[in-house]
Amino acid sequence: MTKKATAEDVAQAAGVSKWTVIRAFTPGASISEKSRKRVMEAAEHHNYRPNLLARSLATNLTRQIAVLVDDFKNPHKLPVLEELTWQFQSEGRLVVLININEHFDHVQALLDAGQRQVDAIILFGTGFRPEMLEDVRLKGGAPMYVLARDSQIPDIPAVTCDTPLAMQELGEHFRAKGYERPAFLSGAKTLSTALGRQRAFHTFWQSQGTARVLDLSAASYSSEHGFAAVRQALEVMPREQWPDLLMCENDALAFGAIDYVRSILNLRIPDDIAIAGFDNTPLSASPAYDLTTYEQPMAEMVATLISMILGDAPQESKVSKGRLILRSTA
Amino acid sequence: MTKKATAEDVAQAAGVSKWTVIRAFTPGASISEKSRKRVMEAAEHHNYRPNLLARSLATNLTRQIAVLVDDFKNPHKLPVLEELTWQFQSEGRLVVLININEHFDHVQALLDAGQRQVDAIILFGTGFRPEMLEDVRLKGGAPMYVLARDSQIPDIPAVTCDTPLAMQELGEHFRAKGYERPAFLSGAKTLSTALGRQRAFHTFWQSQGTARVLDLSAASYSSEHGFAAVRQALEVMPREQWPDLLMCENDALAFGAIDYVRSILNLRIPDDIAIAGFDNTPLSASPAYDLTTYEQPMAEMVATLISMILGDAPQESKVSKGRLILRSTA
DNA sequence: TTGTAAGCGTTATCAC
DNA sequence: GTGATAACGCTTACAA
Repeated sequence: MTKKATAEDVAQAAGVSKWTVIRAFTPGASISEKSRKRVMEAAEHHNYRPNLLARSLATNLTRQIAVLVDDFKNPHKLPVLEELTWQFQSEGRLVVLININEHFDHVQALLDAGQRQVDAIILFGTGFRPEMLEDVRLKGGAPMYVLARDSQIPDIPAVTCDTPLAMQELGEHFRAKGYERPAFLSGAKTLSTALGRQRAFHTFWQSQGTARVLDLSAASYSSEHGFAAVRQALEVMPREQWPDLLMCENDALAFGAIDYVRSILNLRIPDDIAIAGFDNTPLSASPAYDLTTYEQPMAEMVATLISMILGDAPQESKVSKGRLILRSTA
Repeated sequence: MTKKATAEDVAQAAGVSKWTVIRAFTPGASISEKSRKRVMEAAEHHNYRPNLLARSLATNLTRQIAVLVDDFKNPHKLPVLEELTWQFQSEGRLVVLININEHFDHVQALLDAGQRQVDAIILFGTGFRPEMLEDVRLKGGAPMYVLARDSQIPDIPAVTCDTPLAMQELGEHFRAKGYERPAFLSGAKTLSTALGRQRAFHTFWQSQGTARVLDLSAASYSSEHGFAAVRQALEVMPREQWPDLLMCENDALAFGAIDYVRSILNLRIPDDIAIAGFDNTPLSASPAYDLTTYEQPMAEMVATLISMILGDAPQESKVSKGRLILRSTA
């Protein structure tokens, strides 16, 4: 078996034309049962399968979806990638995973994906700057979608979790617990606006008459930077001004915050300071953290995204309701 | 810009033939500076970029690599995926991420990948059964490679970490610490052989005259199952027979083991029982675990894999040396 | 139901 | 250095 068999080869073996072979492999095509059987036997014998590349060139449909990820430090990405790949595969699509970083930027990735004729592009990360996406060269490429953050671009639909509602649910829980000096730990400053969590957190406390929310900010969305940010902020602050509640923009930051507060400051959580995260990352349930957090309905969000991409749902942003996960840290 | 421009369109605009356009976009092609400039201007104006799909059909090279992953529960996958995608992108390749599970098995995935004409297939997971890979229908497809576990198939090269050496380094450390009742916690029983860690662990202790190594086994490679496996084993065992050292097949299992031992049994680690993992997962460095573990040189292994795939290195299995990471749990 | 012709947008090869 | 012809393996329309 030196070379792959083509429809032509199978046709010859089955004594029909190559178009009949194609028909045998086309679900709804009109073909006699007899021809179909002969073709299938010959195909089996020659180990033939249609070349999807050639099909894509002819149909202008690759059945490939590009997923752009820019933050592999966030453990939450992994279960979502599992969900994405699996749901797409169930629909006969394959996921092309593209790593965005300082050396391979969005523009390059989008152009690359465009050249490969992917059917759709999903932006799944925090650092996509709207200006980039409006690059003229990108017009006319595959349709784009944003997952789990705001789009900030009218034409590009976003599939998100209801962040204001999330912060309200979290906030009401915090209020009931009696916390009075809230602080918010955000990731990379310039990017946080897209998630809208910080804004929603502020909005909630303002609505409760609490004007002052302390803002901390980490250099990126990693545990290490969460750790460093909390240290840096608390070191220079008189202890009596320390917050009694630290809401972190995601679980990764919260893990770092907990590590610092517990291991270095030797404080009790939540008695001395309460800490909450966002994402319900796998490890957040572990007794080592037992983190109070908020879960985005990722399976549902991915399903929504897929129906939009398949054209079964309107091409417009969709907001889903998440779920408060109460554990022991807040 | 309703439709994408083709080489033909650009040719017309530049007043040359489409082959000249192609040449302008082919690195080493012979073309006059003048034509080249005119073509590039027209291309810029028409927002033209070569269609990689058509190129692939003509060259029989997609520059796409399929990566088959079957264990998204292991947090170690994420940094490796980052490394894989990034290194491949640096070489102008893109990664197609394929999720293997009970509904979408290896055979289906391999056939699918084969139909899409990917240039190579990387098996990156624990559960690949050799029988499956020897399926006749798979012959003649893209070349396959195995990452971070044994291949068990002669034709398929594997890129691995030196497991016997790893277990020796770990073992010598354990011996120096004075542990005498070693146990090994493996993941899914049928799959563990491929990693060879359990075998290497036994071999080491046998060489030290310690005949008895207790074997525990979890249902899968997740923290939850690690937790459950340790509970199940220790519950039915008199306390004086408990191991004083638990080597876990990977960090995920170790996290679960630590959670159980510390939170439920209220034992001290490593005084009452020492625990070690494998992989040096991001969170293993956190103070919440501070796990002694062993790091596979993934960046190097991925680089090796890529040079094999690109044909710069011989198509044969390669073993790299890892690194012992000493922390506080053992 | 089946065969034919044209086309998808490139690349490889040869002639000029 | 440039243009032309054939080919990659399939799909879409149309004719038989």
